[in-house]
Amino acid sequence: MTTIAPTAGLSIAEAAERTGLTTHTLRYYERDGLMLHGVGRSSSGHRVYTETDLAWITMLTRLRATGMPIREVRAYAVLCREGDGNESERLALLQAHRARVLAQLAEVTEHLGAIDNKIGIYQSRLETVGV
Amino acid sequence: MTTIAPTAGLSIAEAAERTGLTTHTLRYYERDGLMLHGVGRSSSGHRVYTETDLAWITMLTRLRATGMPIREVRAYAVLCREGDGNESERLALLQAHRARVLAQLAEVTEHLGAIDNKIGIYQSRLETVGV
DNA sequence: GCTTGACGTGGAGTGCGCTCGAAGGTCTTG
DNA sequence: CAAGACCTTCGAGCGCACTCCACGTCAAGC
Repeated sequence: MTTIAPTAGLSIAEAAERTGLTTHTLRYYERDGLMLHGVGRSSSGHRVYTETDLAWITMLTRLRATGMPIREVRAYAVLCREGDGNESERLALLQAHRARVLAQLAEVTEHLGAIDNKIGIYQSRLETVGV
Repeated sequence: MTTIAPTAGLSIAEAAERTGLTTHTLRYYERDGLMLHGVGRSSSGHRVYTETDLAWITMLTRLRATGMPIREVRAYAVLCREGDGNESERLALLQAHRARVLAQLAEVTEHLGAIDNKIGIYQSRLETVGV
């Protein structure tokens, strides 16, 4: 395991590149209270992202990518920000989300199966008609 | 197999109940060109849905529930409306959709795995701290 | 010193997919 | 024959999640 020199801090453009979000979205998330703590600023007022910030953004991205609404991500951020003592609430929030995602996966999979059938019908029809 | 008497035709409210959509959405889909053919009308001008209409709406719902945008559903409807001869185009459309859905399922599943890890961390933390 | 370019802020705009309201016609029931 | 339910059309409105604009500031290079 190689020790990686801790990055001094990343500009918003670098953070955007690393997270796959746009700078617009990064500012928007901060404005909207989705960050754990406000992002630090350099002497000139520019945002400076730490590795901790990036790790948090990765978690945000996972929650968003699995369909959690912004307002619920914010609620989770608020709980995390409050510090120790509300782990059971955070757990409940994540578990509720997990249950919804599983239900959603099952639903999409079922619909996809029906679409696959349709695809099969078209395929066999095209084969039968001949090349 | 029991033969079911063919339904004379359903009102929009009945169609809504059967499909799980609202009457608003059913009218909206028709207006937006998502129906295979315009829905028939009774002498008094009310919509009359046939079983064929319902089957189509079921397909629409599957496409929508798997994330196909309205405009693409409309494109598919247009192809089906045109009749025979473009099966390969319909097939390509559905296959492209299928590929996107599979990619999406894989992505969500991966993110969910990471969220599960987080859940595991909270659970073990709560257990360790004790009841 | 002056330009260039990345960044800052606040606020407006966009695209999607519904969702609802207004104004009126029609059908059934007491 | 009146009330109430349910339907019609057209068009406006909404919630979400960005996305973009205008304008200002700062640091570095020529």
